[in-house]
Amino acid sequence: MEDTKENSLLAGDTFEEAGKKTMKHNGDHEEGVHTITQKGDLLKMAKAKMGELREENGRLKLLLAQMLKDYQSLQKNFLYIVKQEEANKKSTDTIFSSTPRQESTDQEEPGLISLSLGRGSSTEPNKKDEKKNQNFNGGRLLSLGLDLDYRFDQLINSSTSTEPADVDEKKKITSSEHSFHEDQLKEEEPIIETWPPPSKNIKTMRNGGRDHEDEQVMEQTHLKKARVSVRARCETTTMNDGCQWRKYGQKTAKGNPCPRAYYRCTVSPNCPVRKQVQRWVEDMSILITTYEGNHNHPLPISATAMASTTSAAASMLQCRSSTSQGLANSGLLDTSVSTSAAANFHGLNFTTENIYNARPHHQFYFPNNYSSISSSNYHPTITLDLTTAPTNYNSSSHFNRLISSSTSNLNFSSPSSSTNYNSLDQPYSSYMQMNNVLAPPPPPPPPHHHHQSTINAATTKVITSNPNFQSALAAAISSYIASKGAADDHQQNMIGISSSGDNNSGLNNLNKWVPVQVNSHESFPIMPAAAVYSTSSAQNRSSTGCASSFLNKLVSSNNNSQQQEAGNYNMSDVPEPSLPFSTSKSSDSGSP
DNA sequence: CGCCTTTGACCAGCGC
DNA sequence: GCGCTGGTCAAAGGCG
Repeated sequence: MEDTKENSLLAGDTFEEAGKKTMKHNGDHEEGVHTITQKGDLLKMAKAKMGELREENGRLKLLLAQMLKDYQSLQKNFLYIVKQEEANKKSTDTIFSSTPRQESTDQEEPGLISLSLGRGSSTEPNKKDEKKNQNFNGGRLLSLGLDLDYRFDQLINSSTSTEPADVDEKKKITSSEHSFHEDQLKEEEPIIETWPPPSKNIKTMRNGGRDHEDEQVMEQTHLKKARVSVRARCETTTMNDGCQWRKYGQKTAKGNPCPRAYYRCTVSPNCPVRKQVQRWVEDMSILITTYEGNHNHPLPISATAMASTTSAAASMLQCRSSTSQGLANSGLLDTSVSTSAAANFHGLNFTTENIYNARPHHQFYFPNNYSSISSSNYHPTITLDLTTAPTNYNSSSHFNRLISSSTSNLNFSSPSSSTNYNSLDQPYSSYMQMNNVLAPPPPPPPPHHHHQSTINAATTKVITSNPNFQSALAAAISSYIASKGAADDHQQNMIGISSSGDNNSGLNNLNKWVPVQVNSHESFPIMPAAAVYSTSSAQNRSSTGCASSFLNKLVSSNNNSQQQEAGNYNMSDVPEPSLPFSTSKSSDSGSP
């Protein structure tokens, strides 16, 4: 464990240095190309710079590989610890099996919160809520529970098998280093969107009469129900997100004089993705675009960012359902408390709300009210609010920081790990660690301080244990950065990593993490996927839709020949990590 | 002719 | 059970 940490720090430091170098070269390169337009005789110099950049690219690839290795190592350790804790808990439960379970659940280790998701609940909901949440929470949690519990059941089963627990456990962890991820991918295959709609699926599937089939259907149902809503100021009827849509219906929703338009993706005839477009009743200039489903076909470059965001957000919603339920089950979180927890989530502002009725239920925090998660009973929705201009954004320092940050400092250890979370030199690690330690973060937290530390730790545990959440968060943040970057017309403030030609590369690269700083004192792990701003196959798609189509701005802002020549820090050659992230490609590739 | 939008009808879920 | 609502279907018509 310590060796791993040392490696992580080492990799992080090296990466930081490399990042600074890269920034230097990148800046020089920008300047050089700019000069080329005036003095052609500097072409050779620019080429030399490009060569340097390629060298740096290679070094960064190696560093990334090292970081990924560290990450996997840490993850294995984390799982091992979790397994041990779970085994301990089991033995305790056996001893006190005759006592009411409320206590044992309350005593549950924060790190195990996510593991009990969708399983037994200590806080028995009233029948109404139970019924109400049966479709959404119950089913979706079941799917998540299956997803998570499957893995941990593996561990648990191994510990209870006839073989010695440690031996079996280690065997499982090592031998299944890849199979673990394969298992997850298999588990996530049901995410593949299918059509006809869920209700019809249920109807047909239930004819089979098998319970586990029903569970699978419910799982699919709720995964399909996950939505991503984007609020943006837009004067046109729809936001141009790079995809082709066909309107198939329009309905005037109650409480909103503006009709809601229904679109489906027409890029592929079987594409299950649909979107709803509706003006916000409180501000008609704001367009609410709600996406549902994952594309099962290659996407135009201009559409990859949004697709990645929606895809990742869907995964995030899965995770979130686990999180909130787990917290609730553990007695750590109720609605009001979650609000405070959210407020304490290092300034991240997740607002759980019904996007149409605007009735908050739970809150998590994204920066600048940028994003929110809705937990309407039937449609878990994450909302990306692009109507509020972000603040405290320094694009130049941003890039430095994102390069200098280290994902190797992912901390899966217990909350007791001591860290200097005020350090800005390690923004990402400070971010993660800040959420790991039992102390409030630097920004003045909102009320409910007495719950914050516990919830903070619990939330962090869940987040760090489920990469889906991280991926979704990263996607959302990358979009945030993108929109801001486009607005500022700074090309350099984009993620300095792009994917090559493959239209699916954006989704491919969901597996690849790059630390990104959102503002001067926050940084996050982020994948190039959502922030993929590929330039190698730039499509100068005219933006026929809303001018505020930030994603297209983003893409177009990076579609310049300079970056093409520079070879863009193309990470597509980096050894494919087997990180357990839910990638759209993995799930989509199976579809015809 | 193909694709798209429009629009009324239909269906399923949910609340009372 | 009934009515409301959200979501979808499909026919009709428009447009390039």
